[in-house]
Amino acid sequence: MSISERKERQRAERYELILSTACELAEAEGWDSVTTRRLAALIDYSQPVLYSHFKGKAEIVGAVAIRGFEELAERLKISKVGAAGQTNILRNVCAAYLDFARSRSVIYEAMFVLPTGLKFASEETPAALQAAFAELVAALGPKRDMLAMKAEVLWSALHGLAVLVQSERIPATGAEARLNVLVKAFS
Amino acid sequence: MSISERKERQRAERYELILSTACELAEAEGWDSVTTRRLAALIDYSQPVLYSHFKGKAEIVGAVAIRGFEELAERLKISKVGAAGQTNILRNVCAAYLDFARSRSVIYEAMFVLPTGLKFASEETPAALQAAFAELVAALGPKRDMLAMKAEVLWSALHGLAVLVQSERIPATGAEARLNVLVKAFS
DNA sequence: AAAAAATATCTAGCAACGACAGCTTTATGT
DNA sequence: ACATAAAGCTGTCGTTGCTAGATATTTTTT
Repeated sequence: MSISERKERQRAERYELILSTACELAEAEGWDSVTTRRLAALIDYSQPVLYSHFKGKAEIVGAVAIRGFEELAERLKISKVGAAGQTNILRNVCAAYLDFARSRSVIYEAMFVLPTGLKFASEETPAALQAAFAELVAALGPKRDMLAMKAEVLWSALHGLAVLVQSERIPATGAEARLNVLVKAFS
Repeated sequence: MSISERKERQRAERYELILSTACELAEAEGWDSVTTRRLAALIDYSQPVLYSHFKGKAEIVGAVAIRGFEELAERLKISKVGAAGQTNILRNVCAAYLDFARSRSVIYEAMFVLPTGLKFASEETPAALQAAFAELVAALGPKRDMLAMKAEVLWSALHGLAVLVQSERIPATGAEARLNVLVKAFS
């Protein structure tokens, strides 16, 4: 079974190559430029090969998004260490979320804006996604009533800020002050 | 000069026809289905005629968006009448915003999600857009410190809720409870 | 009233898109 | 060595946004 193992490994490598290339291209020129043709050319395979890995373009975006959820959950977790007091934890988590949205804006777009076909808040929700949401819930502290609801509204506010600043509907200046307002409102 | 007036009027009528048709088509099948060809066929003109009115597809979406801002500002204004107390005003305005996003989701998408080339928070920001934002600011009441910042965060939260519920990333149930959380956080 | 200029509109086409059917090459197991 | 199965490519379909060039219509000038 060593040969088929090798094949499978090579297939997995190509899968990764597709995702990383898609990511790089999107980062360089935006998701609109990530077409199946350009992607195929960049990985030195013909276009239909992509369809042997993914059902379509949306599924490629979705796969990138899942990687993004893993990284986001990780970053939120790390942001908590060394924070003194509940308010500080909340503040750090919010800052980490917004920083992720800013520094990985292309991946963020895949996760939360583009159509991916991913299921949220259900049985088949990817584990990474659930983990990221759990970090938000935990950041709100021990006050128990309506916890999930509060987390959803907090998440909405963070997402709104991220996406409205990104699309220049809210000016980039004043991010610090808005973070202060947000943390105060939720602590 | 009566003839040229008539011509100008007919041109304006066709402009309106394009916008209303685009709106109807988007409402029926989504913005992806609003292609220049289908739009042209529906108004019984050839495709290039659209380009004599608009620079491109994005500008058509932008024109629909501006109409949306007018309606949103109007709705927010109306929502205030008969509200007793500052908190009630805030609550009504938030509810009106979310209701607009829900009931006119296609127009909302044009206003806040799709690329339109509209300038926000600048000199050339459309009046309707400024008016809508002013309603949000007013809803926060007379407390003066960081008013614009607070309004931006409130708007972000509303937008986040609207868009995350719309894309089924937050469940539709519990809208009332989330509104409670939001209003409490900002009053 | 005829000729010239300007305006309005259409036909046809470009380059690029996502997706797929079917053929050809390559590798596998006997 | 040979049949078979898997993998990948060429070519194509139907669309997309957008535009150049041709044509018809109206307006202005002579």
